[in-house]
Amino acid sequence: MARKQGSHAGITGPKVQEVALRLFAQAGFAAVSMRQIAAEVGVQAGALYNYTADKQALLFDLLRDHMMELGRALDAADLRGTPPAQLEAFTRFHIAFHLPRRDVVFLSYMELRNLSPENYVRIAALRRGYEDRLEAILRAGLQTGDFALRDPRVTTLGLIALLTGITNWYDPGGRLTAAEVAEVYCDLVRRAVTAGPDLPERPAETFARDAHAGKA
Amino acid sequence: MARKQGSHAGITGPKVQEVALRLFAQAGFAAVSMRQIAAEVGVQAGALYNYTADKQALLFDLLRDHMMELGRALDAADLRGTPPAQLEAFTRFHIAFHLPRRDVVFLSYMELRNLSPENYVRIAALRRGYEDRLEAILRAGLQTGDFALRDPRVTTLGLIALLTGITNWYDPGGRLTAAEVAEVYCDLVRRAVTAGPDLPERPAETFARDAHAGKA
DNA sequence: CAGATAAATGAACGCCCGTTCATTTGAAAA
DNA sequence: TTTTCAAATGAACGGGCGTTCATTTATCTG
Repeated sequence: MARKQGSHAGITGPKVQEVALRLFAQAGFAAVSMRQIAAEVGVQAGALYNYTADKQALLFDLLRDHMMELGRALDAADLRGTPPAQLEAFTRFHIAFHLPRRDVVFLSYMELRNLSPENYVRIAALRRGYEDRLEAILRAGLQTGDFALRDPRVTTLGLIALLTGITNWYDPGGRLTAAEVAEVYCDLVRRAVTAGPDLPERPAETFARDAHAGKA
Repeated sequence: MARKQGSHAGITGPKVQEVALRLFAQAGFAAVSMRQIAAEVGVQAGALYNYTADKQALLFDLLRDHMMELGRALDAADLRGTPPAQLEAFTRFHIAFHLPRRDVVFLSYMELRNLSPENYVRIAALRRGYEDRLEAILRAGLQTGDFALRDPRVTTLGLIALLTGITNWYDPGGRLTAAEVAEVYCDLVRRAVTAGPDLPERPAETFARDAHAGKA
């Protein structure tokens, strides 16, 4: 038998992606078989190869689509205003974008090692582009004197880890709403970088001498 | 053949743990076969079962040993002084403990899902105990008025994510030494929670009403 | 209505998996 | 020297893996 009813192109394809995302996030890329994915989609394993070159491409496409959607969404967010205003907007954007996408966020951090070297480089470049958007805000705030911090690159990575970490513990049915969590984190982020009377004992930017030098 | 030379008990055992840790961290629990582990140890696959009940127990033992060593090390660190002093000591301890153990830290975050439900509960309880040590410091600082923050539990999880995130990007041969990174993060952590003239617009502890209620 | 084609089947390929176990080995104990 | 036994072997178990492909089917095109 084949094609039991109706035209399935444009239905099976997206379904494969959805199922693969969910199963990969639940059990890990290596632990999920093509036959399991096929079973949940409702087809035989062979049919998956009408929609993906192989299992590796399935993972790469999920991660690439996620990263590109992230970039597009940030573009659309259109951050404006003073560096502190931009930072708050970035914080709220990051939380709002990531909280409803816990599966793919988890995948993006855990399964990079299962990408081929070429594919890894492509995903890492997309991530780097996103990080650079935050780093630019921090650097702008240093120039204006709104922010005080020792190292823009390291602070960028720290803040992103702080914010993304929410996806590891947030429970939609738990004590706090997403909006309340966002308030807590806006506070933490703002206070962590804002210049003020409680200056660091040592000058900020101590390690920023070659801060453009690629790796942190 | 068996036991080609010398007595191997007490040598093979630890070697199995070391190799399993390294391979699990590199490729993921599900992607590593018992035969691969055995090959790197220098024995046949069957011999591994003299040292572990099964593959799952191998993972659990690694994670449990790590969490218990973390707890013991924190006990030994013997944090004293004012809440701000304790917080700085905790920050430095966390970084110093985790940076040289990047493999097992990664494992601890990525492979929890590969534990059986009972084993997961045991590891989660150990982690919770560690988190509670930081939360106690934050609560103490709220009492003394040294700290200002909206929610001790959420802030705890945030700070731990911030600090642990270092292991994801730190490069020992990179731009910064571990000590320099620790300085940047001590700054971020201190400023994120310290009370000062730049008070939050809304009162701290807004969401702390039932902060002891288990899940965040 | 006939032909083309998109979509899925299901069997098959060779290979690797976790685990068990009777057997062999060689060092330590007597 | 003889006995004992921890430690390791290597074959075997049933089963699942990713992927390919000739074939079948249901729908769309003309």
